[in-house]
Amino acid sequence: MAIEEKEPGFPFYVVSRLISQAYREPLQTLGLTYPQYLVMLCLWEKDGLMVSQIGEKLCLDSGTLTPLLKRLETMNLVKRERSEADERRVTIELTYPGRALQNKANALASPLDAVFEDWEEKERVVFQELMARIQDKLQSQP
Amino acid sequence: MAIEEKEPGFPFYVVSRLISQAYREPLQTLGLTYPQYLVMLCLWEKDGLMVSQIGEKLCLDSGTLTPLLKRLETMNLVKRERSEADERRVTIELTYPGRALQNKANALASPLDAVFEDWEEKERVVFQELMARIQDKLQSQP
DNA sequence: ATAAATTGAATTGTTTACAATTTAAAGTGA
DNA sequence: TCACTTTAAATTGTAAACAATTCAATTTAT
Repeated sequence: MAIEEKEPGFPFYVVSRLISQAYREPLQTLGLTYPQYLVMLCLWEKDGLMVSQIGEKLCLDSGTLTPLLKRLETMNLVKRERSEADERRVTIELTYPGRALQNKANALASPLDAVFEDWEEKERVVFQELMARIQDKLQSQP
Repeated sequence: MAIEEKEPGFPFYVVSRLISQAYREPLQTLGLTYPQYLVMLCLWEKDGLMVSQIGEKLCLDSGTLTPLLKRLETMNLVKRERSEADERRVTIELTYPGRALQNKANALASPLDAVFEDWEEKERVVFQELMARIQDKLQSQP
């Protein structure tokens, strides 16, 4: 009896890691890891987010984000600034190189394109909906 | 534009982590983390595996497994032994407590049962097949 | 107004994950 | 036989992930 039959969470665990691995090489062009790339996507969509706002989007806490953001700051992609209005808050703003990197990023093809290329449109939609249902359910549980 | 629309890998990344989190509490009864639990599942299915065989099943390398297995050994759940026939190999065998833990494990309900409880049987099957296709494709790529 | 509770980030400590390298053993070929 | 390669695991170094705690700033309730 294979493990994926015994343990329904296993496929998610493996696929998630395979995806991170698939992104490794293309993201080297940007000098980013996959989680760092996700943070940059958040900021490219909306600059100046608080740490907690990024955390909400990505389901990550400050324990993960603080060191990650410090690394992005060291790479000169973002600036971390205490909010003047509320000194508890730390606002993350893109630097010029951070903003500029979006062009390179847009030029990258997602490694997942190849994975889904032979899927019918309907299958993709169904699958996306099911994944969303799983995520919703898991987030509503705790 | 939400991140899951821009980045097709994101749902896998989040769901995988949410699943690990969902397992945290129930697995505390066993004193195991989710990856440790997966390793134990492999061994309960077939005892005496080599490190590399566990790695094949779980898509993990020795860099991850060696310290994890050392922790399981410290917990007295497994024994690590150099193979006599081939001294490069390390064989992982369950201890008596390690074998005994399977009973407790079998008694646990998967936290994912609740996630899928309101799914129709057909949906589950379709979803499983699509996940398997994704995994196969990702593994055939590199 | 001020003690108590809440919030936002940072910190601490442990575990995973993985690339890259190392070490030792076993297999191969000339 | 003896260099050459391959294999199996361990090691090294870096980054993520997360629970638990801490710390400071802000809210709130009295």
